[in-house]
Amino acid sequence: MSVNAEKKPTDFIRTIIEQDLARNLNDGRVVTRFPPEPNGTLHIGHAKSICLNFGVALQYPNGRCHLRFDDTNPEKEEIAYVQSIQEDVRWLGFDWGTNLFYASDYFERLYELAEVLIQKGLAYVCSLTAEEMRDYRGTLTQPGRESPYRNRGVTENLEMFRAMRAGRYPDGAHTLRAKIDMSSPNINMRDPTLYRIRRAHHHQTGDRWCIYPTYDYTHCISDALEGITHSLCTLEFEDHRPLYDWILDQLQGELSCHPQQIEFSRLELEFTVMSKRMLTTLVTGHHVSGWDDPRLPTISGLRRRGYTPASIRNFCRLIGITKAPNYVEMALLENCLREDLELNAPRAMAVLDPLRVILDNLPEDHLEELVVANHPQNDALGTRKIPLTRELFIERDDFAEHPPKGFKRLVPGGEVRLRNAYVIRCQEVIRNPQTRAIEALRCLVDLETMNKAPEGRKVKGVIHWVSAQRHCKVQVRLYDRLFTIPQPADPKAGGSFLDHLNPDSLRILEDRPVEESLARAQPEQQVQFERLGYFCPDRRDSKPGQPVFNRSVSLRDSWKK
RNA sequence: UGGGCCGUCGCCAAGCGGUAAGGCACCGGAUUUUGAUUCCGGCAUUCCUAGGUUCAAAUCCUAGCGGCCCAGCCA
Repeated sequence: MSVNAEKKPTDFIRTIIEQDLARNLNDGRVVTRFPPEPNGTLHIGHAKSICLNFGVALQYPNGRCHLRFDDTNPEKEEIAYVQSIQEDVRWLGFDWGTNLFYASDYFERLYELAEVLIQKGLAYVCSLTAEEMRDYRGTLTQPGRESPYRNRGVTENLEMFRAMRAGRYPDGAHTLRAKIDMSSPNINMRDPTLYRIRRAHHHQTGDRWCIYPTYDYTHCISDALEGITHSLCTLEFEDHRPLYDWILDQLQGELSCHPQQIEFSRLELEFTVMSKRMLTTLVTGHHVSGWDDPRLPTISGLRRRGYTPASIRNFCRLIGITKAPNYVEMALLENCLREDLELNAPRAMAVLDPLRVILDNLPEDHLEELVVANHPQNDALGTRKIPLTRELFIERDDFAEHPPKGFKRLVPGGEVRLRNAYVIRCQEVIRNPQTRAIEALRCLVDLETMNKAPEGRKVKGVIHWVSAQRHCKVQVRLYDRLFTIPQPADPKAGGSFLDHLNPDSLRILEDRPVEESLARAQPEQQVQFERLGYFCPDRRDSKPGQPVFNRSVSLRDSWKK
């Protein structure tokens, strides 16, 4: 399914855009941008923003969405992240064409415009220390006080700002601040910092600059320079909108447009964490294997887990765009994957907890090649051959000596259908003489039941199996939710979010028998292990002929005891 | 008595003055060589609360209540 073919969602932002178009604002242009800071990898929350921004642009014949790195804080940013972010956006199915930008592309222009603000008496060089500035800022309930440097003359401000750029002051000695209103109830308007002195190597501009502009100053101007029409961001920037507008208003003569900032609520997902800080803690503290650990909600993690781009896009469509706080259930995400894979994933059989079965009425060397469909509904997926031999493995919990009510699987003296093969009857349970543990089952196979129901009786159970003589053995990783509670990041949950890590979020099973055909499974090719779930060869750890399977999601199971 | 924003089913979410869409989850039931899928059916006399306006309110007004965000030279 192409990105374009997916059903178009509607939401309050798209409604605003339609209205703007109807009023012929922006000459009918629709230009959005996805502006990540390259200081971490993308997660599903970013996917929501990506789908919104690129999705909106795709809806209009001349719509565009820029990918712009918001790289104004070199101390925290790395080139590796600018690579991984591009890979993730592309993998999700979006294309920025030639519109790849960096806020750092605009450093020179940003600097010039800062001089314009100084010249207009709207910005000044402040020599307060960081602590002093905090003190002067006031609190949420008390107004701030004006900096003693607030009324420095234009000439001196200009000289000092140029000296800042020239590297004549140590880091942190001065800042450039906007002259707005220290008594504003909106703290962002209390003379916000525009530039700081920081001798840090920048991944794009190297050592050309020792002063760096702040987000608030940079973002609105970058948007304007790129001709963005709708600057979509999350709710926490609502309080920044007055500043966004203030800067663009003061620079009106210098810039050709004034983009509209619209905020929407960020995505929260149950049983995981989404904040960059917490994700970083999980990675650096080795609570997970890396940014692409399949238990993480990162794009690369979901990818490794076996999520498809279409399933993530569909998820983002289903959750919608609003301003309401939202905590989405993991079940919705999982359902999106199942929905995609149900149609598209070929089926195969694997036994994760093997119990040996001996088919007594077959000769030792019995070998029957069964031709079976790769998908029960989708014939286009073709067929494959699987060997039926005298000994096979079935799932240990598909047999019960003392079955619970409603048990439809194998019981002593009972019958069950082997998926894609014959009906068998359990004749005898073989036990370990010492431990009394069940070691194997002796069964009789009814050769009249291939592709047809047995005479005069009903067999309701169907179980999967793998030949004990002809199979390959693989490692299987069973993933579960990373946390034990729905909102681990909520301080009301008590303790640190790390206290709620699920100790059983990963179970590694070694040497599990699966169909021989699976030895050729390629990384990222999802397959359904029948009756178990969807699995996907790990793209990091699989080797040719030796796949390692990650369980992406289990099958829905209405048989819960 | 700082500012901004938000409150419609367990979770998302339509609705924008004309008498509560949809998806997920859940519960039935049918079909089924995956207890899967598919299919049918059920699932808010009620929209945070209380008043008010109106023939008519989730939608308008007023007053409350609850929740989220903001005091980086982070984004």
